[in-house]
Amino acid sequence: MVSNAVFDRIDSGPIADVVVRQIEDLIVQGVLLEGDRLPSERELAAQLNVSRPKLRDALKTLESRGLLTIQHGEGTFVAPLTGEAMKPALIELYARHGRAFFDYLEYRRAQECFAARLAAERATPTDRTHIERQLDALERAETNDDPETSREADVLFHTRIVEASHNAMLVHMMASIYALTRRGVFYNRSYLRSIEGSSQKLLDQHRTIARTVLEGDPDAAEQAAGEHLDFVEASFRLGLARAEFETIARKRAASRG
Amino acid sequence: MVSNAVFDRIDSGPIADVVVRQIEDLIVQGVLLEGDRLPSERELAAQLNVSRPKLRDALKTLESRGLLTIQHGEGTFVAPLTGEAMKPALIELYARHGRAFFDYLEYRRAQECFAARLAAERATPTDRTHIERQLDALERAETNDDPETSREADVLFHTRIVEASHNAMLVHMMASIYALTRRGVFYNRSYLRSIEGSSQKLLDQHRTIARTVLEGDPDAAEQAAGEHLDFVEASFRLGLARAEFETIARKRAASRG
DNA sequence: AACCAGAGGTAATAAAAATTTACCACTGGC
DNA sequence: GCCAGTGGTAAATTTTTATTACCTCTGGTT
Repeated sequence: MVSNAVFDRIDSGPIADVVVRQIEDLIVQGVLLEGDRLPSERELAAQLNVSRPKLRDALKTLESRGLLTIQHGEGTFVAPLTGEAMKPALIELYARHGRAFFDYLEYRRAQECFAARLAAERATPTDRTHIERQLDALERAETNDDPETSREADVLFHTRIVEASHNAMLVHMMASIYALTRRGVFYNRSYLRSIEGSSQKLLDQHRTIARTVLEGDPDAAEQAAGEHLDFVEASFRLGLARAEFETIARKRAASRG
Repeated sequence: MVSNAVFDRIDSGPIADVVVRQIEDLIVQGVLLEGDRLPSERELAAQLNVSRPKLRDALKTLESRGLLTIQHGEGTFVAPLTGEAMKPALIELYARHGRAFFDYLEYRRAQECFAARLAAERATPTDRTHIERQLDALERAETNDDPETSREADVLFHTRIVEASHNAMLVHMMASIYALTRRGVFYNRSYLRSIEGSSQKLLDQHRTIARTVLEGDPDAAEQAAGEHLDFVEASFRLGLARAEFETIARKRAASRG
């Protein structure tokens, strides 16, 4: 719910939540990797400047989220988070930490450029049919102005391109990425929609990606994918800036009367 | 001092400091303006979800920083902060809130474009001499590779341009802005210097501004000033990103051994 | 197999921080 | 002069966190 208040309630939350947040940040940033052993509770409590009981509260929360495993008498470890695809724990972690969004886009851009290039080289007749059909579905979703269907169609379109790359590893890893996208955490189309003509532009870009893949033009396909993700990123940055300005404008309005 | 630790000490500070921070943010953002009356202590404590004694601690801190005035039996008001120029209290507030830096640059860019345009139209022989001399001083400071002198010379160069605009209001307001710059708060040249060839590029840009002003070309002077501030902003963004990456890299190194 | 250092696990007590409560003094409007 | 609403002060209570002490598990060593 959007607040119209000038002042925000202060609720820093218990100290354990601050610890949870910091450790989750370290996992998101790749500072702590799966399998890593954390310092002992006594050591870590000292480093964080919190008491051991409170640290333990935090570690229990992280364990319940699937991010840590704790062995009595042995130690505390970062849980397995990836394997062939992201574990639900890591997906949910990224969902809680919006800060990772631009890393997600940067990674996705590189992978989708790579996928588009391979797809242009390797797409089979079945792949081509899937891609064409999915482009049609995108266009219908756009015509019907249905955000939920658009989102699903968009993810499926990109999934088809990745499948056409015929790189099993890429397919698996991008399935995790698209799971994030499907959750809507990293996919707030309201930002995109607030920009004049963006829906049409996005559709044009999808058409270009499809066309260059179907034409078997690796360089053009890679460039089209890159431009698409560049546009998405720029749009999100604009959307975020606008949202922040709106928050401040509401506070000003609330302050003025 | 740069830390090599993986984990950061947790020290949220007393609840009063959190309140101070929020109210300062509102002033920086222009949500609270000088002269505004804050809600009563009882009301504000309820809105912020803190106790009245703790709110009072915060208000006393803000009063001592010159940001609020408190009248017994009457109310709490935002202190006069500007007038013809920024009061020290507001300057120091901006110094504490780095977040305002990009607002500062955006504002400065608009004002310096405006100033360059007016200067190209209005510079007197005395103004021209000051500008030429100050450009020479800039070049000498650059040759001597002296950061402190460079900073002072840079501020003085821009001051000369503003003076040549002959707009008294602009001169006063920019004097406040340059006071911020002189403090070094918004002027971390180490970011700029980390970019290959940036010193030379900055000097070239200053030369172009001077030349276009001295040639009496308002359009070119405005464009030169704009390109200069654009370059400064891009450089700072790059510097900030690098600093953040370095912090994470150090944590990773500390985590790996 | 026994021992030990160091790990996680539990709980009572103490300390610190914040909240609650009660009351006083000032101010401007009526 | 009165009153409602403001800021101002301080003691008591509650909440949160820290400290302290001790238990159990684990893997390595002898």
